[in-house]
Amino acid sequence: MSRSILWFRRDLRLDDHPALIAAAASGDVVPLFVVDPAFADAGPARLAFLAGCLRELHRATRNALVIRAGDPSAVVPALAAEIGVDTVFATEDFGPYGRRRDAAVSEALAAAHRRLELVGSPYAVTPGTVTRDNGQPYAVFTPFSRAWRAIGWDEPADGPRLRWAHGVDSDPLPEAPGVDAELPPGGERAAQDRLHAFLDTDLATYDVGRDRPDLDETSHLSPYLRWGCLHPRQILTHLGRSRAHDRFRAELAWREFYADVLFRQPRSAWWNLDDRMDAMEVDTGAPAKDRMASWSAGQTGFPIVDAGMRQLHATGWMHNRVRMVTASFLVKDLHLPWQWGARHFLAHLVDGDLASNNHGWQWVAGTGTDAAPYFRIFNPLTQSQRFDPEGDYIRRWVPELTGVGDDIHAPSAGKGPPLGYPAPMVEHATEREEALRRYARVTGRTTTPGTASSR
DNA sequence: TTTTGAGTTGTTCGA
DNA sequence: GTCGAACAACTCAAA
Repeated sequence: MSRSILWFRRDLRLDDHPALIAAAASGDVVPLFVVDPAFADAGPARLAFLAGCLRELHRATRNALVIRAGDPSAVVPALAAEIGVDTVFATEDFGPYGRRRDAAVSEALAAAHRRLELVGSPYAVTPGTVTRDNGQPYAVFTPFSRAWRAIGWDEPADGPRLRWAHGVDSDPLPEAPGVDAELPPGGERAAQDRLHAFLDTDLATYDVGRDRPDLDETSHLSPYLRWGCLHPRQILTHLGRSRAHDRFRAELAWREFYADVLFRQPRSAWWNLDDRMDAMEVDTGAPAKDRMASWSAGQTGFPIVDAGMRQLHATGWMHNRVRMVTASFLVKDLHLPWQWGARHFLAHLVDGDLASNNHGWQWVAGTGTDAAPYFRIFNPLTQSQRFDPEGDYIRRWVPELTGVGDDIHAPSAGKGPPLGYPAPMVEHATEREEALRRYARVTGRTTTPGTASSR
């Protein structure tokens, strides 16, 4: 009886798993997860969530999961040789690191006449396949999403009948690093539970509810998508034609769009997609580092910003609307490089994904695909009043402000800040003007919007 | 080939 | 308080 290895990476589930189906078709399956030293970049919250996912996967494979720690290009061929397996199946990875890693593993396996077989992808539509009529990639979201929907996707497939191979030596399951953050439960079963809870409740009003951090009606599926505990096909199959469903489908399309952009332009992970923006002045000296510290600690004196940063540290997650507000504040009010914010988010987010995170930051900074117009600068006060009208979100995460009433959105206005809460670290109107001046210098424009004197 | 309309998430000003 | 206009310039994609 022949056997093969199924190397799990960002596909930590057994249902709707094309690579697993392919592996099962060729005999017994050795389920493998490699604890790659490169994971050190992931940050403790994401690693703790991963550890939970692996415990669940171990259980789901009837304790057959093999853990090996080390560089995959050494570890995977070594295991294949050790147990006499010719083919290693895996889901294709489209990120810059994953592609390099898989090329190295493939080469090392080939040297011993073995092979890495890549089947399926973490996306409904494989990155690189949505193209314009002339074969070029789309550079703006809306036409991409139309073409993406037109291509379509398969229905989810059931998990295969298979026999797990037991008795292979394994390193211990990785320990979850100690984190203060309260994290969601990992694994495929938790992902399905969350999906069905969302489908039964908040999805119906997603188009309006999604913007309200106080109501918290987003899906919370991002960590599960990040590790493939859930495939987007498994969500899309439940979506119909309503406004709310369309809206949620569009959010999944954004994830696929950014994966496509990163696949085609791997450099855009950390470099401006629009290199004309390289001329943009950003602050990087010692005072900038102090401003960065206040931002990341949730001590800016802007309640909605501080609430978001503290939610991030307390839970490894931040509401999407607040991600935009905090990101805009870092870029437009503090004039720091978007890369600093992106790095911080990746270090703390349980759902941190290079493509979605960094291109989202580029969108805010106006350096990316589909960039926000230069004049779209979030006003932290307006955003707070509009999307957290009663201040409930702020009170939940900024305990110093629990007793503050109607002026919770700007508690220092007209008087001193409440005990233990800092005064605003900058004046928004001033920094908005400064941001507009810097953009004008790059683009050669002479006027700025929104001021009477400039008309 | 040329033209035309549109483009995630906003803010401010002035009527 | 509400509402429309203005805030650039460019790319993309369909007509």
